[in-house]
Amino acid sequence: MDRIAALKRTKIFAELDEESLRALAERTVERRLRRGEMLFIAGEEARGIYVVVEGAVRAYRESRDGREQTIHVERAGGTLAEVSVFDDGPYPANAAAEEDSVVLFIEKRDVKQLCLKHPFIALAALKTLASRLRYTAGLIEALGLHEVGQRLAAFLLDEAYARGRRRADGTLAVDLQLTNQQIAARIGTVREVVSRAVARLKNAGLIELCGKSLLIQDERALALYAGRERDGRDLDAQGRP
Amino acid sequence: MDRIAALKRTKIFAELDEESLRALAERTVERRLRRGEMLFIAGEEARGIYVVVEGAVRAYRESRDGREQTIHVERAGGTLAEVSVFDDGPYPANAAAEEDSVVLFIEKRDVKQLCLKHPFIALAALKTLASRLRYTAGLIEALGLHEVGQRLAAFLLDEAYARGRRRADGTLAVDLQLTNQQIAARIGTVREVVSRAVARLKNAGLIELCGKSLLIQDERALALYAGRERDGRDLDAQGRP
DNA sequence: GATGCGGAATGACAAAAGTCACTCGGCGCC
DNA sequence: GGCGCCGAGTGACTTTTGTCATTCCGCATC
Repeated sequence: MDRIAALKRTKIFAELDEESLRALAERTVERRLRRGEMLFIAGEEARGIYVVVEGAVRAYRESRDGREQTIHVERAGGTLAEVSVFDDGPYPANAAAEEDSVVLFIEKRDVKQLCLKHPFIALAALKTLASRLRYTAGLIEALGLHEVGQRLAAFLLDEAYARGRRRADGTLAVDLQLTNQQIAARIGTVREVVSRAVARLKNAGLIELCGKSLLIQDERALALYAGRERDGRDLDAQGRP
Repeated sequence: MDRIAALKRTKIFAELDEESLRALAERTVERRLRRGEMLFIAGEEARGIYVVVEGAVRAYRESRDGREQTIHVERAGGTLAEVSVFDDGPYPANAAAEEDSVVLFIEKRDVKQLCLKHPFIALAALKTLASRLRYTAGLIEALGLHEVGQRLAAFLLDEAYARGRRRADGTLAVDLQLTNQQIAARIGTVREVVSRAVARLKNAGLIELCGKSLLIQDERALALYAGRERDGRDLDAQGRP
């Protein structure tokens, strides 16, 4: 596995010169995670950041009764726990592999030194945190202002845009490697409610979902329902016509 | 009004030397806002950041039907719209004065140049964004996993710790300058639900709230109810014994 | 082919949250 | 003093969300 290539995929280290990159790569520690395996726990002392090389790792908070709320999910090139590096606090959330994954660990000190030595690295880190803040603002808006049906629609659209492909007939298709449980944790609800909400979107003819493969049949209506467009609406809050 | 002193209160510019501080202060533009007045609008092109000198400014998102969800509130020394400076996007939220306020505007370019020239400024900015991310993670957890009653209890506690004073008998007192409407926007619900939730906390003897002045009578029980402690519980989800 | 398991689906129900309509009280203003 | 407004409080009701129990399905394993 090429650690240098992995580092180059991150926003933070992408612009680093070959030599520094090589030096940094040598100081990283690789870790392989099996699906579901924990990477770190909220509140633990944080010693550095993690770069995702392969797979997907999610950061989440857990409630007393075991329900989980995902904060963000990082795939190849994403980074986790930068927050604790820059504010010197403990890990702000739990992290666990959503699929089998490979990550690189980088010491906090190394990151800070690079920021001090190369201001453009600091700016890249700022950009990373800024994007994350933009994302979390969207999540807060969704949780605070939209209902489950809309959050689901928005989520499916985002997944399709981020990782799907457009087919010949113009419809969007994506291979959702997620259980209802995982979707529920992302949009802030429970398994059963996701199941019903999906059923409604299917019945309304907006999507098709066999097994794990999602097909968005009526992208425009889905976006409308998700509250992404300004116009009139075809469905009520329950996805009924 | 002393602009230099105002800049010194921010996390980002606190460590800047007197001379640079003076130069920066000269390039700022002051703006006074009356309660409720808008500072910027989500989606607008962003030209720089704002430093709160006096009062309180809140960043929030709005839903189609007019409901609002507050993302964060900044008081003297706080900054708004750093996100757009570092990722070069539009303003990520609306901002409006929660009380009569004074803010300073600083050009995006000036902020970036300072980050490039003084790496410690970049690190301070990183720390600011990191704290904000920690805060938003908490909000996401609350919205996704806790019910309104708990969110309210947690909110009141936070306000009391942040701005209240401890009285002779050990109880916490704070002057909440907020309407139920504003509280609702912070904890992700509506006016009426806040009204009822407050009534329950009062009846349970956990708080007292006459007009705008909040008195926390049973801090421990309130924290417990808010889900801040691990132990057994005195109240059910509705605040009933 | 039987067994067990994880994930999905679903009915029945309970609880939480939101909506609507109305009342009330305080306060500033003419 | 009377008026109008804003914010709070509340009852009655609906909708949405969550819980529990149960069933079903596909798939891997023995």
